[in-house]
Amino acid sequence: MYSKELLKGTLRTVVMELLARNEKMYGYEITQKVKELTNGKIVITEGALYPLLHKLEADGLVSIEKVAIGKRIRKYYSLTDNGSSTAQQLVEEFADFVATMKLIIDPPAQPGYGTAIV
Amino acid sequence: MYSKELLKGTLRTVVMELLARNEKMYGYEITQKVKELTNGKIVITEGALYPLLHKLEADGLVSIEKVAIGKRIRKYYSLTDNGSSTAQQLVEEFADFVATMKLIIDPPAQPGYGTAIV
DNA sequence: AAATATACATAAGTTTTTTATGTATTGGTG
DNA sequence: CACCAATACATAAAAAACTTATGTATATTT
Repeated sequence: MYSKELLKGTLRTVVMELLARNEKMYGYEITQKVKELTNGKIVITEGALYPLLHKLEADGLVSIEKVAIGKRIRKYYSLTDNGSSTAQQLVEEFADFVATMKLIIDPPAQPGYGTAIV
Repeated sequence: MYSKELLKGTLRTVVMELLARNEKMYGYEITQKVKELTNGKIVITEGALYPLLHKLEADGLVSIEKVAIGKRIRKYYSLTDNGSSTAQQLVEEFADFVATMKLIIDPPAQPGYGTAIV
């Protein structure tokens, strides 16, 4: 579990992508799924997740369905239409960002004096 | 210039990687180089850069050389030995993080009933 | 019976970055 | 040559995004 600094800007992307792939999920399920998929490398804390889910709801990107499990209430979240397109955008932006970072970390070779482009 | 959310955890990585590739650079030069390399997609603001450079220095990851350019003083930063290994670590961590993110965005196919692994 | 896992939630504090300002020199252009 | 844009540094207030800590309660496993 060491991808902390980096995770900062990507929590929203991670959560929405999971919802895009799974129709409906509840908070705790999301934390477990992320742990499972990443072999424990990415761990979402509850203090970060729940406020985010509430914000996504306030922004109309997810809808809620409450389901009683025994005496407990579980809140299932699913993407709205708006949420679906946002999720797609976020994933695209992430891919683009990674490609952009690669330009810095692994810059294309400059054409020098000996390498005429014909 | 749209990679803002994502840039959050990567500023340190970007700056140190540039210093790793260039021996010595000054602040303004870093902002311009990043713009150039990324075709304007990543823009480092001065309000973020200068405090970071000062922190890197305080942490002993970079050393400073002041050079007078006319009446102006330019501050060249170079990585210390410690800084070099940190830079390398950061880049590795970023690569690892991207690989981990891929597990979520582009998860490996689950082996199902019809796909016995022999 | 006790410990662990499930399941939600919020609040205080930290870190990181944006936005806004400030100062000053240098180079180019009408 | 006056003015604007670019060069070059810097800091401070505010916002944003998380972490850490804490709280509550039910369900399951040992």
